[in-house]
Amino acid sequence: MDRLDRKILRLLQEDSTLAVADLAKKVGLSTTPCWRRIQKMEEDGVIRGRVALLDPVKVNTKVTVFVSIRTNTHSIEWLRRFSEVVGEFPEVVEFYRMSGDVDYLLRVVVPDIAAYDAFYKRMIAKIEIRDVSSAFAMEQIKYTTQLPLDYMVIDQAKSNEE
Amino acid sequence: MDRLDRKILRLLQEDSTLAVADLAKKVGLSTTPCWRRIQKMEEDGVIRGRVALLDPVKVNTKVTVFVSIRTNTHSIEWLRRFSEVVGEFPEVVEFYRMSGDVDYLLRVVVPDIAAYDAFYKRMIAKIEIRDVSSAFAMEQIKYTTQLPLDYMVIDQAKSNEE
DNA sequence: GATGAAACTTACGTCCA
DNA sequence: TGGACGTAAGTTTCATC
Repeated sequence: MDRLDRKILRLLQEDSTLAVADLAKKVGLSTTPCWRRIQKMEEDGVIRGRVALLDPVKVNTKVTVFVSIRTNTHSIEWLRRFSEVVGEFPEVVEFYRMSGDVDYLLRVVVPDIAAYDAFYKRMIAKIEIRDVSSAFAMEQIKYTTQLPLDYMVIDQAKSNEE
Repeated sequence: MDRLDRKILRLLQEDSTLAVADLAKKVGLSTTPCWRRIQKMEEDGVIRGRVALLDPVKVNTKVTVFVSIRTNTHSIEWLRRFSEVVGEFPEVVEFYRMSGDVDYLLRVVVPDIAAYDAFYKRMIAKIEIRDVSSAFAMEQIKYTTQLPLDYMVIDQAKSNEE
């Protein structure tokens, strides 16, 4: 991957509806090679897919809650089931295993506090958890699906071309 | 918005490359009305855009760090500048104002701990912060851009049709 | 890599029920 | 609203240099 690939990715991360011809123009390439680069990055799995992003307010999920979970180090089997059960809730949009004092961290989206309470009850009914603590976000100041591309590993062989 | 709109959104949240004709088939509609519904939801801002999602490992940003920030309740002006400065870092992919003991929460993506340390130094060089604590994610068990649609407000007038 | 063109697939507007 | 049809535009795959 070289600088041109990075440019392509940067643009596609912003807006994937761009026509390949327009994209090529912006990158300084003609359509065919630009198209081939995109194909390759899709095959290589660099591009995982193209999705529509919705407005959280419009679909009534404007409240984000971060849920910190502490478990009593259970069996591998329990942990597997725990991950499965929690991950199946569509309200859980992010789910991390953490280092440090918290074992797991969830980002949950719901319409309001009442809905969060209902979600919480459904969750703990399905799986026993030692300690749960919830932190409510008052405002989402930034949310982007655009990963920084500054850390991308650039092929030295290719980077000499430009 | 009715159940058909919800079906359309559900599919587009998964994969926005679907042709309108295929989408229409899955939803049980012909292409024109399906296309019109999509247009309307784009105009209404329900659909915010279509983007490419990249593989964090492939672009070398596999490490997520949650950064909890406590401030000494500063002036409005300071808070505005703080938000601006922090939000400008491309490594900061999510940024929330919280209720409770933590004032702000960031999700930061970097290649490794060393890169996080470098990011941290650059951030505190730009703006003074009272208290910062970092929690590292060991594993991303779930990450989705798909918002749950179960809370969507359905037009009663329309819902009688089906 | 660039260019150009062919074949095919979509998107999108018009018209009618 | 939804369905049918047509055109313009896009995508994808060829050649060529």
